[in-house]
Amino acid sequence: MTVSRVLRNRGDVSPATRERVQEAARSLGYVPNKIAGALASQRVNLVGVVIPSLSNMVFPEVMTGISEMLEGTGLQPVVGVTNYLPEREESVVYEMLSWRPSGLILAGLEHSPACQAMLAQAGIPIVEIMDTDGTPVDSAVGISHRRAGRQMAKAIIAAGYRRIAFLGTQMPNDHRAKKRLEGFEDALGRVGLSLVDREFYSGGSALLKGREMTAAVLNRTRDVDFLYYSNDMIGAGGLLYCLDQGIDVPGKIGLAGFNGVELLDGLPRKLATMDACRLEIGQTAAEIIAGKRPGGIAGGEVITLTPTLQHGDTIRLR
Amino acid sequence: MTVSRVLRNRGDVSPATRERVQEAARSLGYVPNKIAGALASQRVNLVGVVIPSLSNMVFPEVMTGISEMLEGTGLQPVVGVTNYLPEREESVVYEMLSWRPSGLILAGLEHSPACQAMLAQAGIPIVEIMDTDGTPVDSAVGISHRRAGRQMAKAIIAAGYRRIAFLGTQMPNDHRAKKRLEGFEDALGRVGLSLVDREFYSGGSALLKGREMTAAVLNRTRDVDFLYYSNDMIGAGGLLYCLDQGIDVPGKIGLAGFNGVELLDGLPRKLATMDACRLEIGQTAAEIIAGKRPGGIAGGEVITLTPTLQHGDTIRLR
DNA sequence: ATGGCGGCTGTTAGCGGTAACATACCCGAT
DNA sequence: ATCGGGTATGTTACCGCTAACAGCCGCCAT
Repeated sequence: MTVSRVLRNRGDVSPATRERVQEAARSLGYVPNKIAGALASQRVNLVGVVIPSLSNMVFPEVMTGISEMLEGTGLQPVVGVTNYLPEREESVVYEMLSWRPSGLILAGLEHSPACQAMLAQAGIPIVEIMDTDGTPVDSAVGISHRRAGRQMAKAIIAAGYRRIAFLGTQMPNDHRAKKRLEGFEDALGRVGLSLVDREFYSGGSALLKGREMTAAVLNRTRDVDFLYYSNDMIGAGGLLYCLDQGIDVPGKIGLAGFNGVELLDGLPRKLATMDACRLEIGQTAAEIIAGKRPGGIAGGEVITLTPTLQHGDTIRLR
Repeated sequence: MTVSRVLRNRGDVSPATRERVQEAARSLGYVPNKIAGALASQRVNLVGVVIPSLSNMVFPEVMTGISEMLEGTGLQPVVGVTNYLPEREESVVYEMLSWRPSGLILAGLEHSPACQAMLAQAGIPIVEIMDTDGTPVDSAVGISHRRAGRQMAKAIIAAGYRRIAFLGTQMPNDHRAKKRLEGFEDALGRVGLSLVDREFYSGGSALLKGREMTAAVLNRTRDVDFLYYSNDMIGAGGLLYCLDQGIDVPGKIGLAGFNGVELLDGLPRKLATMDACRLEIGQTAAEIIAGKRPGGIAGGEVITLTPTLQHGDTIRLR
């Protein structure tokens, strides 16, 4: 017990004993067994984070927000990756819950029924992040992707563009990209417009795909004057392609992406985009899990952040 | 016991009982407690992966290789991030070991003495990845960064470039970048050359930094004819800058980066680089942990992969 | 002297599973 | 009827730690 107390810094131990214990632990290279500790104390200092992909640029930044906020709470994030596969998500969540973490953060509001059931049963704080267009199991922090799509559409229309095309990922399970497109088309519809073309891709280098898709659309459809990309990476590819081709951007053709990735700062021209509040989402989710939100430990809150539209240099001014 | 047997698929249980157990588990939303299971069985199906950063592009791909190979072994990767801080590494390793994983994969060969001691004591397979210029605790899989630097230098010299500058990260703990630079300078020295300039950065958008650093070097030093970047991202920034400025690449100035990130495929011109075998490193490390390497469970092997130099369009042909 | 209290250390009983062994049962061979 | 052997299920004793509580000691107030 004394050893346990020293190593956890809990309860009173005389300085002399404390020193002896620490010395012994050090010299033996003793590492306490957290499995036993967790079982005995019914406390696990782990927070599960379930995300679809690491190569998306978006999630590393969310992770940064989470780690940052968890720093000093004694809580540690543990990452699981689903590759946008619902069945993978189910097994990752099951695996995570079986370690009885202190909380779970997962991307998106769409889960299989079995997954929903597990989450609801888990008895720990659950925070669904990125998206707030839907009903969370417990808490949610994100932005409205429908609204983001609408807002971008309005800005594009206001700038006078009319023949608008969409270029995005062919991912049946990227619900957020889908919602942005829905919102976007909805706003177009309200002023009597509709997309003049659309192009989808999957896999490969996003930057290259952006070039290829842009070429395909411009060759296929006459007089396109705006290209709306589902993410900044393919948008950047499109921008490079247009510049290569000597196309007047944003005069003849306007471009916009989504996410506000840092990468774009280095491009020859700044792509219009919309910041998805990734850092803040991570921070807020972690705050909820750590129970340091002002409101106390109420749970079940939905926090909708407001992304800011960055006009950049690829939407003409009116 | 019967329940335990059903849920782990171990031992004989009659089909009828099995069905009843599964039905009950389902309807109760029962998720077994792995903590208790692990404590009792002394087996944990987790593999710790300790990496310096998620935003580096490199590590997500290593992770992909690991996950891929671990698929079907019942082992699950758990990621810890150190941000290139030795003290963070120490605490992440301590934390991981305290969960008694089946193995540990960690980037780099340089660790604090305390960390080395913990690893040596752990009694599980340890695989140090990325780098093989040094002595591993147990096994290692990677490339020789010194050799990579030398190889690139030779190619550059062979192409006739003579006034060569280096641009890289200001990271005291990025040992691999440092080794590449050492190898590079070594090869230059052997033919009587030395770097005419060097520029370091830290933080910020790598692409933008690449532009800025390139501008700084070109403005400061006369007649530079080659820029060697410590990674592809800043190299890409430099390439975009040179193209913007109308500089003849690779005629007047040659460029090269390191890593072979997919991103480069979409650039207007293909940057010379060197593939770091990231996927293969991840796969091989996972194989060692999973004990499926041909040689058996010997342990302590060092596997040095050979990166391939990709000339791209930014080193002139001779 | 007595009691109370604070500081320190020790004892006991689990936490929720699993390994190893024990038992019950059924069937066919003896 | 008895036994051997396989199949299906149950019992017991931990795994390594911690919560809760029990002691012990010295000190001070009464």
